[in-house]
Amino acid sequence: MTSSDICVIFNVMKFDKSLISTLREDPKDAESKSQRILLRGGFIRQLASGIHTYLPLGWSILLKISSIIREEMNRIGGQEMLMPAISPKELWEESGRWKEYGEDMFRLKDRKEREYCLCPTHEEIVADIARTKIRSYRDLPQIWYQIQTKFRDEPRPRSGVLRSRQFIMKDSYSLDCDEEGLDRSFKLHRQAYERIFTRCGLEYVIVEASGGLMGTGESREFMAIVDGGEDQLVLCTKCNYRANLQIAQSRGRHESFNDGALEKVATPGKRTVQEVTDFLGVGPQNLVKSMFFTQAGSEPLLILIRGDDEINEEKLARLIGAGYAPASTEEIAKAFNAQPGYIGPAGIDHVAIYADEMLRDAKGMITGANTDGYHVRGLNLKRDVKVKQYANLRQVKSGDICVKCGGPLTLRNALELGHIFKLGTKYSGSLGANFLDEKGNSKPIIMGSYGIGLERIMACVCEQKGDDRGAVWPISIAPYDIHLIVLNPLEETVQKTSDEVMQMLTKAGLSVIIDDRDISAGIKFNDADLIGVPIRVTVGPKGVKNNRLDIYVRATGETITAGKTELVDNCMEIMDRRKSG
RNA sequence: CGGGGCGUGGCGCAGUGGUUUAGCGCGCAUGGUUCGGGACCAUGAGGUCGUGGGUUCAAAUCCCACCGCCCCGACCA
Repeated sequence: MTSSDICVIFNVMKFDKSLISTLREDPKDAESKSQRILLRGGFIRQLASGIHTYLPLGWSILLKISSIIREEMNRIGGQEMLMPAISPKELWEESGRWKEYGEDMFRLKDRKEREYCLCPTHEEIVADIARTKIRSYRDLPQIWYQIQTKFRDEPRPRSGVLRSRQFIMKDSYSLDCDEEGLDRSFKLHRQAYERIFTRCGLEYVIVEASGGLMGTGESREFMAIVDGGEDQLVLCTKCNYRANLQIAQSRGRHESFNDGALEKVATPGKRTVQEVTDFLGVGPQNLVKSMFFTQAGSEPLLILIRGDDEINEEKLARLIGAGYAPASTEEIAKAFNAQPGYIGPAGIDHVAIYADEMLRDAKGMITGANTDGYHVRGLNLKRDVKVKQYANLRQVKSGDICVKCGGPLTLRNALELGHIFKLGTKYSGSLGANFLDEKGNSKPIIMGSYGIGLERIMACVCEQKGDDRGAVWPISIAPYDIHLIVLNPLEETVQKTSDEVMQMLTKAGLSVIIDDRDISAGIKFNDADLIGVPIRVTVGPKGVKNNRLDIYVRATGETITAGKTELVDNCMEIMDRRKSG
């Protein structure tokens, strides 16, 4: 019997027969760490912008992740199903999202010119099932979920699999009679998610989030802290306050300047905060930035914010509504008789003025004079400006003060792995998904929606655990348990030993990939590092002579030399240790 | 959508108007010597130079248009 026959019998993957295509050099388009690792290790392959094939190694990892998710979703009473990926336009018109989703939605027509979309998410489909299948409060609560491909025509896909246009999502939906039920479903999901991410070996934080297109209910994001992350998180270094930058609250540091009379100063050609402060020899916190916002059919607004702060658009939208946009140069010139950079609030009474809290009682400030080439100094907000309302509009900065405990806040890049969201009746209401309560009253079902990006888990593990030699998979999601390397595989004694080792490991229930290619050792070791299987076992002529096999732990670099008889026990011991650690 | 970059065998690159069959490294195939961290020799296969049009005696190379891919921003979640 040949080694290949034995591999078939024992279900061991042969490296040279598998579709593993490691790359010797970094692909030129790989920018982020995870993308480099996944492409070089032959886990994924790009077909078009934001569209990837998951090659056998990558798919195997995604299947492991799916199993973990399945187990944890079933544990909280979730029922798995599979909804279609393609959906007729009418459902989305009922919810209003056919329009709302805009260009992010892939759309298509069938041969009869009927319109469809490739589903970016499934609230409408769930509500459609619920409105016919759920009749009574006795049918509730329900948790339905699926693991399925989603489509979103992202304006800019990036970082390989981190933001793509076709991706796999676990999406679940809870249906409840009332708010208390929703709270319970929400909490169950939160617990399930904590177990899922922990089991996948990820370090993450749970933050308050904003809902965006989904609605306005309570939501939590599960964020992995990675340098390459697209989102920014505000974290308190003293207490447990943590929030997405988009909605984070903080206290800024007040600065005071000497009061004085309003005085015009020439600032020729100096428009930006940087230019004006350099020119006048003051700090940016001494300036008041004036930003003019307009919206067709509404009155224009002037927003004031301190020179060292930025406007948080989400907070602004909550104050004045979503439709406002920064005014054009022409609109500014028309309203203030000056170019952008030279406009200011002093003496303005034909435009409503909103100011950030940090400017309350500010005096001795510098701002535009509403004359090209001039600013004013000595601005006293209370005295010189008709502020309609003060509000929290500024973006949180590193070094701000925590609103909960007064500790210093820091900002970190992070990546959204999952979010859980209380929808309420947004979709059940618009689609008419109602039930009869105990008293016979018809009420809309209270819904929640909960998502996890599977590829993001895979990529995030690369970001957090990978090193410059490649992937480092935790046992829970690794494509194999053991990477068996055979050196000088053509030597009979070596071959005999490797066959024995392979059988022992497999009989012990470990999954094995064997690399017995007749090539130099370095290539095999480097490929093993790249692929990142947790335990590497080496069989070679030197070791065979002395009954010595090498065990190498990828994550720690630990090396153990074992005899044939102890090998399996040693591997099992490492597996146990790493599972619990 | 704005800004920047790139497109040449499977991968990474060189070649910027005329050295007859478009190169180099890696990979691949065959044979041989090697073999504990990316060995060596020999022979060989593999390319409509992103697409279309134009200029020219002559275009991978110059001009125009389009397409695709990457990065930054805008946007989105």
